[in-house]
Amino acid sequence: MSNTSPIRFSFFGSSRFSVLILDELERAGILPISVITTPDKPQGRHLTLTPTLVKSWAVQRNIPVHDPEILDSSFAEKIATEQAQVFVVASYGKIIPASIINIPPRKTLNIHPSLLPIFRGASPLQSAILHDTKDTGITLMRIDEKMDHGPIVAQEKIHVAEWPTYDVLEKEMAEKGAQLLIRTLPQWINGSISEQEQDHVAATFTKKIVKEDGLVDLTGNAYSNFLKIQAFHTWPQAYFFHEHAGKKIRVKITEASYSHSVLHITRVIPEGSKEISYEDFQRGYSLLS
RNA sequence: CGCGGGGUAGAGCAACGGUAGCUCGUCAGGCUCAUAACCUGAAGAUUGUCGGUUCGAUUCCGGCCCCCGCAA
Repeated sequence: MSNTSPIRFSFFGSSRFSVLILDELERAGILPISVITTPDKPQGRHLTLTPTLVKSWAVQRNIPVHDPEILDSSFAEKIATEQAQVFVVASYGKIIPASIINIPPRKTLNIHPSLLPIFRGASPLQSAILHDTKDTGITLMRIDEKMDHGPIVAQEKIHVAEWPTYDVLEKEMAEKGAQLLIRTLPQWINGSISEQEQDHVAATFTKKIVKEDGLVDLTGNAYSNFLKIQAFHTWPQAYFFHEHAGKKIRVKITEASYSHSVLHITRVIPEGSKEISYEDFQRGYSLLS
């Protein structure tokens, strides 16, 4: 990579989406000077304190990591000494106060996987799937004080032919997002690109997904169920309840397909068991007549 | 020590203190124009692992390994 004047930027992110973007940037030979992520949290079956994916990623590459609990003035001072030209945010998980987004001379950009002002908020990708919005895209915007409200710097439309599972869509969007950033960042830094106010009237908002959203009614609409299964593939996963041996168990649907108005479930994880094929599930859990 | 479920023939499940049964699959034969359908028969399990209790454990107890659900 012949990068004569590398851009100094810090990266804010915490989730898998963030890491996918970092991966793509790295492939282009672009690395942040530091990474800011959320603090380690108890995770997994034994509630062991686990760092975010982004923290692990940065540690492996010897990139300085900050994981402040609160983004207060002392953190602002610390981060200011790093002299970044711009901050880049992707799925950070916390609201970043104005006192911090305005630190770098070229402010703070956010990669958001939807065509803003559509699908502002916490779950743009899941919402696109659930609403069957196949003409979607990614937006590079400058962060202001309100959630996903700032002016648009660049946008790329993406058409989805058929809905993949969430993780696949996420990866695609992250890669496209990173590429958009790579193309746009130099112009943004030298000021040759102008930002565009969002059409706030047209804005729609997405909610944070909760566990209960994953419950599906298998007697309901096959296509909506399919969309749910795809959208919630990573978390919380679409599930239904089944009575077995006098106990009510939760059964997660991990794989399904849809064709000719029919939903075909192919893989499930019954509670307390491992992942099995739906046929095995029907046999083993006395569902077959 | 966050809570809980589970590890039994290739797969999914059942049972029981006295060497284990069902469905599917597999193999052989039959039926059929034919078939993933049907009929008959067969093969296939040291019941996760180590130790303990017992006349005897797969079934009871304890340690270990592995898997999963909740929670986060």
